[in-house]
Amino acid sequence: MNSKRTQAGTDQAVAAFSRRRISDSTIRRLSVYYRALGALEVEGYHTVSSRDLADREKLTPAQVRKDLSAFGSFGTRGLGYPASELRARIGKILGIDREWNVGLVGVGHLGSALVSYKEFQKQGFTIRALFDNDQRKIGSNHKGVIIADVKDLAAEIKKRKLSMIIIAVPASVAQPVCDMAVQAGIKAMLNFAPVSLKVPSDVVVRTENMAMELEFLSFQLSNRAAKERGSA
Amino acid sequence: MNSKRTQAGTDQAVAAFSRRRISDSTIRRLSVYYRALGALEVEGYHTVSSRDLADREKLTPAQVRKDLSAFGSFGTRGLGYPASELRARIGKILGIDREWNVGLVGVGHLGSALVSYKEFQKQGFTIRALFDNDQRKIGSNHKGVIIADVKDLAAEIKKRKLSMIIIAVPASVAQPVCDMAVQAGIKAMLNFAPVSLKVPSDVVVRTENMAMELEFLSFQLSNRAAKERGSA
DNA sequence: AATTGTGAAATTGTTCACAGCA
DNA sequence: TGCTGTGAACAATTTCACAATT
Repeated sequence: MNSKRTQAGTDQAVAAFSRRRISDSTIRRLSVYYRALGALEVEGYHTVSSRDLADREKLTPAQVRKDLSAFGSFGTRGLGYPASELRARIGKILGIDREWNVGLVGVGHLGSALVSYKEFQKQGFTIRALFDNDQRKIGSNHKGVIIADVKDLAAEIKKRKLSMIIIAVPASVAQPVCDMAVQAGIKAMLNFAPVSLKVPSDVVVRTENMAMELEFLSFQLSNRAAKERGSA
Repeated sequence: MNSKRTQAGTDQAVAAFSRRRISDSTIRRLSVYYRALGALEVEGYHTVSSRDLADREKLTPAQVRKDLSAFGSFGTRGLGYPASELRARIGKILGIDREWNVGLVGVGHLGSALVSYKEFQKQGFTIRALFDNDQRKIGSNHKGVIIADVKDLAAEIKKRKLSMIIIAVPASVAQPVCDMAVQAGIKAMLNFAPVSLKVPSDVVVRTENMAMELEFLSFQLSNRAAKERGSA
């Protein structure tokens, strides 16, 4: 009844943060909406409905509305959401309305590939520092960035004001690298080593384990095969 | 009361598949346990308790037991689980007790890195075929595998008995590549292009969007910063 | 007429707590 | 005694359904 939150506000988003508990899945889907809105804009949509977004991403319209309503009232009843404005709003919520300085540790096959990964730059994530422990690599110029010695990780994090690091080192050295970064004040890491890193509770880590994703597929294939055989 | 499922069986696992609905998160955690068990074995553990596993992966013992019990009774009350046997059981459940032939489409920076990715081979995922649409790459030998023309995708899938494909092509051509693979009978794909692919319901797709992972971190950092400022 | 925003209901996933067993 | 396996309690997430609004 008390419609304290009903009036649309210009900048409720930030306020909403502190009011509600936002689930990880909601944040993940916000990224999805952000991309979908970009594509829909290109296709000429001026306003989009929760159904437009849902159909595109195999979600339900209610899910889309619930997710968005956690941050404010961005739509117009009877009409839908203004595509480009909503996209900008979500960008702001995700914090990608600015540049982020990122460091990458481990310039091996995967690390090198990530340096060239266009999507990062496009979203405002700039890899400003590279680190390795291989003397042959240290000092060399990789895509315009000099590879530094991982021993100088802490110093460089401060000097270059890095706020996130990407860990692309072998599993055996991932934890030590992580510890160094935590010591230097890093609060967010994207980890590609197949280990779960131990960090203090104020540090966020996302571990991307590609072998695990194939295992997931393997399970699904095996499972479906079993079903077809009609196991007793 | 009716304890039809209470008696321990030698090979209940497969039967359990058809009986219960297994959640994606459970499968994901099975992969985690599989890795943890490998590490614990190396550390000399012969039996492990649900607590050993839980502590290591920041989960609860109950969660570990629930996950495992969905597939059968692998432990001994009072003792714990036999490490190496449990690991083998999980491997079998995940379907990684055999070789999987994998194709990779898009031999760019990321694609090349994935070909060299040791974890895949270690888990039994062998990249047996590479595809690209760049005439300069086609026919060349990459880590012992000849790069084929993506036009021959369907033929090669059948010839080489590929059961999964990894999509590492630009977003704009990911859907057409996906469609070709589906046509050729592929039922599982790991997609690195930042688009959500449309597939029939009997095909599993896992989309790995690395920019999205950084966006997740960005949100967390922005959110925490907002909290510290104490936004009104 | 169309579509949002949102409490309430339904569903799904996690944790508790304890009987059962080595 | 110690630890598994599991039904029951609890928590989180998703979907429903509808009043509110343009």
